[in-house]
Amino acid sequence: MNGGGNTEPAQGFVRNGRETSRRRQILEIAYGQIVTRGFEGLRFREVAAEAGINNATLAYYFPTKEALIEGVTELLGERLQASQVRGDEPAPGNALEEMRQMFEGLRRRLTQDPSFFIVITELALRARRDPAVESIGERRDRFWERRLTRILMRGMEEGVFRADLEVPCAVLALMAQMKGLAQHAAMRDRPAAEIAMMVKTVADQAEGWLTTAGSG
Amino acid sequence: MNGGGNTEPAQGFVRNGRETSRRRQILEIAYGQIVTRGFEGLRFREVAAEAGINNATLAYYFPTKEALIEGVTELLGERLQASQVRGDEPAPGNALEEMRQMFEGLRRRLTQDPSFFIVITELALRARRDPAVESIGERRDRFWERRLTRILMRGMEEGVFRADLEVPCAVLALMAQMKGLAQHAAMRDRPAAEIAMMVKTVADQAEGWLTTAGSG
DNA sequence: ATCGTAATCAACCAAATGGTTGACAAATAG
DNA sequence: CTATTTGTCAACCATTTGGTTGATTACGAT
Repeated sequence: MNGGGNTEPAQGFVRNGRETSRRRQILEIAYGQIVTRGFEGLRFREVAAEAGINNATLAYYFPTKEALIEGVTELLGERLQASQVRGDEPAPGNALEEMRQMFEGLRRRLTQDPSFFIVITELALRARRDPAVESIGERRDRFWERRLTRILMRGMEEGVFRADLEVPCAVLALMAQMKGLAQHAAMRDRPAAEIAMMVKTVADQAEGWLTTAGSG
Repeated sequence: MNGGGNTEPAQGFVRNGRETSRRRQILEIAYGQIVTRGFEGLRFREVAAEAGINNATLAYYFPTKEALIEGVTELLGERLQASQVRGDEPAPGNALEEMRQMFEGLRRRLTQDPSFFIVITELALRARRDPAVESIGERRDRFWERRLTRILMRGMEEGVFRADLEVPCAVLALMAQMKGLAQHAAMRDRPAAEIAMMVKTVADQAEGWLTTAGSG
């Protein structure tokens, strides 16, 4: 498998359809590197080194650094989608239940893999100057926008939520809150209990506000 | 003022106490550069170029890039403090008023200078690998922690807030919410009205929750 | 006028970094 | 078995980048 004057051969990887394992491995490494060193510290050669391959070999898979970043962006996009899809499990029950489930999903993800949100934040900043990255952030925002809107409408129909709800306004606020939770929880590593408490409090607040009879 | 074979002399700057205007100007430029290109794109020479000086001259003021970053960090620290101090204006009234004022302050800052929060986010990420930066972030967190705690305690004493409030828990949640507002509002530029709406909604939620008689 | 200091520059340097080349081996297809 | 494709490397290259050197000028103090 290896050619050239290679001294320490990399472990074997088999192709599978459109994406070889190697490609995947590289992406994973780049992702990890962004977590620990930030976009600021992502180095083409460093990724190669950690993958145990020559930088030329890395270039074989990703011709330029841009391409590599694009790959990582896609990877994150996939994960984002996966988390979103897996997010809304089997039983919705009523709108309130659904809302709770959403917060619960956030809590779980936040405790299990906080680094995910680090990368998201990193990308959110980058999005300001890289349209390709921006688009995935926007897609994500729209996803949550739609999902929250759906839940809120449902809740109003069901009569669980207050009738005078300004939906777009509430959506905006809820998104901001969720982002804040993510940020505040993921930036420093916090004990799971603290995260849970934080999420619960915000969820309670939102819930109370959504279900209180109109006050303005 | 200029020496060497300089072709396009930089405008004159006079010293004032411990910090020359030049120094300040450089810091300002570096700050702006971080806003537009991120930490990722901060370049020693680029800063010099924008200041209209030679990179060696820049090195005269900030011997290393690290020193420059340190300077920017301090600058942000100052601004942070300024915003905090100016934040709690003359009349507190009661705890509820104070809380509202806090959100109002956030709203104002968010509309007037969103880039401020960009840099904060940028620094928050960097803090994960740079202790010097981390410390200012921590100081800021502690500041808000104290401030919020004070307000909440006061509100409970005054009987405006519910009696069963878990203060540390509420503080955590409020901080997360404020961060979320900042993030969601500053990352993309949004119309002032939207920002105002968002802040108001979150503030309302928090207020409602804080003032409702105990529910658990 | 002179001396020292503050401020500035052109030119240079070394390291890092993204990327390329050309060869070569291993697997795969014919 | 041969030809082709796929994966890999050592060595190289050009540019960028942080940083240094030594000279030069302006200015305030003596």
